Amino acid sequence: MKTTITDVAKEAGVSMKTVSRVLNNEPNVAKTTRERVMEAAAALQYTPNLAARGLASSRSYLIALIYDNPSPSYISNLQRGAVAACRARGYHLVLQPMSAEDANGAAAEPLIRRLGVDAVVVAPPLSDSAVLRDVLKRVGLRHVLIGPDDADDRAAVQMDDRDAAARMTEHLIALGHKDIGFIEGPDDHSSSARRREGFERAMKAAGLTVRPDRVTAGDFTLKSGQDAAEQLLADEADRPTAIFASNDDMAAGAMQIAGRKGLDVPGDISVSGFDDTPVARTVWPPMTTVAQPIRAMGERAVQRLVEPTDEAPDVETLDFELVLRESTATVQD
Amino acid sequence: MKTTITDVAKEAGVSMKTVSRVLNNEPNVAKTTRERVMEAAAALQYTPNLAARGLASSRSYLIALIYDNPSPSYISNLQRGAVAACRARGYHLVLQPMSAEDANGAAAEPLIRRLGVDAVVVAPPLSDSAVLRDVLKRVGLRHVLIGPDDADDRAAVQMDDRDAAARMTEHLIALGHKDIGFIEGPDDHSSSARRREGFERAMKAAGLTVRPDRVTAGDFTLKSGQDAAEQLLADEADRPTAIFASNDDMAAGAMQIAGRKGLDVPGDISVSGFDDTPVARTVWPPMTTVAQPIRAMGERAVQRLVEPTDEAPDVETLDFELVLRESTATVQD
DNA sequence: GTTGCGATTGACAGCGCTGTCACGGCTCGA
DNA sequence: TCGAGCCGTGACAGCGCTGTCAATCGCAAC
Repeated sequence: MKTTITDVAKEAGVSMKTVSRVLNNEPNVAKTTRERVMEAAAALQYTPNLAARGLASSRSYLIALIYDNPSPSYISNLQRGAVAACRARGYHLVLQPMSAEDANGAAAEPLIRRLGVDAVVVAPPLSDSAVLRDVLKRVGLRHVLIGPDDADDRAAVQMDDRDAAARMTEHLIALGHKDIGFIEGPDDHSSSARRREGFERAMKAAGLTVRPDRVTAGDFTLKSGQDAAEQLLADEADRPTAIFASNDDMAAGAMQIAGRKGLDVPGDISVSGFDDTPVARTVWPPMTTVAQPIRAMGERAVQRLVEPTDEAPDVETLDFELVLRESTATVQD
Repeated sequence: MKTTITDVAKEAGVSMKTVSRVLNNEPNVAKTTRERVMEAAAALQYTPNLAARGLASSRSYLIALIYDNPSPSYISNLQRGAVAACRARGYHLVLQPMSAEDANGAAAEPLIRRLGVDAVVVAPPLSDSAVLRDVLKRVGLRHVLIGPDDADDRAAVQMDDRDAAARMTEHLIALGHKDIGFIEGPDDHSSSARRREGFERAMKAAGLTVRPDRVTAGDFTLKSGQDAAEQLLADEADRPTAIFASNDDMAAGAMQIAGRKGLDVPGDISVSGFDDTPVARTVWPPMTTVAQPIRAMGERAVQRLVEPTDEAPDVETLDFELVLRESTATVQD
């Protein structure tokens, strides 16, 4: 036996419509009336029926999170933020995993059309998919992109990868490092290039040169970090005093190789990562890295979708945080 | 301009109700009629309105996944399975993170009541929460528990942790190991005890004794695995030839310690984990571990919620898989 | 004492779909 | 040949809520 709005109306001695007004926080309801309705609703443990509400108002109260092949910890954080924001506003977050092929193929449009949600949040790297973005626009579905390379005219929430990488580089330079190796991310992640640019910019700003052979390729996997480190540390007589990897997994790989070569981290070589994933805390020594405001991005994205304000800039940049742990230290001579 | 069932009915020259029958796979529709309707629906790119459908049939077509503080990779896999199963049946999966405190406190009931979903999947360790389970029953919400310690009379999908641990132990024994160290999981995970029991059972069955000091405590973190390994490997003259950790993170920690002590894995010591998380593949050498059918569990749970059949046993046990990689090998003398 | 206007409230239709029930036509056995 | 029973189909009400619009009230300005 579910209580309906009619029950609450009867209990409070007002019309259905007034109850509806109160529950939706609409203006123009007398304070006393509002209170009476609230009490009645609480007394009856009333819960609005989403379907009915949706049918009448032609909204679904659903927001979809579209994501690909998750780095589980990244997606998990994004989800956490997004769910919290949804809950606070009476929305539900539904999941829509989507492979890169689907997002960039003909499957994208039907998938999106079929979703039946009010708005979507697009996680990277899908936020860079031209096809998906096009479909979203064509279908006329409100959306916010998370960390896209180029937001174009879209609503987006991002972090300044370039600046973050620059700041991490400055941290290493401040510790006395002059010869720093860099492990780059894969090409298909737009953040990869931005992080490298930040690194190079900071080096230049400090009057340091970046040797081409100090910038190595990786693909965000631990293994690729190991390979890159093998390369960077190959020549005992000529090795960098610090390695800055574009993500934590690769940094962890670099740390393993350093250890295997008998180098002490951070005594002989400093290593820093990016993302502050769980691995940064489980590795030994704990890793200096960049904490992305992933949770906050998820929260903010949903907030902007549910409560549109014209004031908010199209592209919003949230603050990152440099997490200084024990894998970086001053240069030993 | 959305197409409605009425449009499709007109296009196909039948009544709304018949269209509804076709779309819901109801029986008693002539084959030719069915085809005509399908074509019309396809031609018009018709998408049913979930809200209207839900209002009329008093269902929400939503299934909630309730989970706590995820091991991201575990939850991510569970989600993947659950989402796939939902999509295939026209359902949406909504997320409901819930802290252990909420699940075991007074907050649980309102949270559940407010959900407004048709059914829920409860992930471990919440599937062991007596309060939450009680609320679910009281509210009368269909649910399937994932890997509960004691399913009681509930519907559940699980894996046989005990058997899996026993099989892994047998694998080590078959490689010639007689002195095996075990790293246990935390008490509040019911699987911890089951895994230890499986280990002990297999040892006994092989006529091997389990020295009490060979069973060490851990809490599923890498750090605790390191600590446990330090303890197990403290005495050079008396150390086990293999270590079986209750999860991959702890196994990875043990491998690190072994490496730090100059022991070769698997040459000097075999190490095996449990869960087949990403770390098992990124660690060096790749880790022998147990692959839980997590994805399948999520899929199966949703399937059982959406398509109830009386035949299905209350508690369903899915098959695990022993993943033999390179961190275990025959004993060297 | 009026008029005007905003604030407050309610009546009512209808969102798009499914459940119920009734109807016509057909097959089959007596 | 006829009724019973089944299959295929459609008419219609109504799920629980919100949007629209109209009614009413109170109060300030004239």
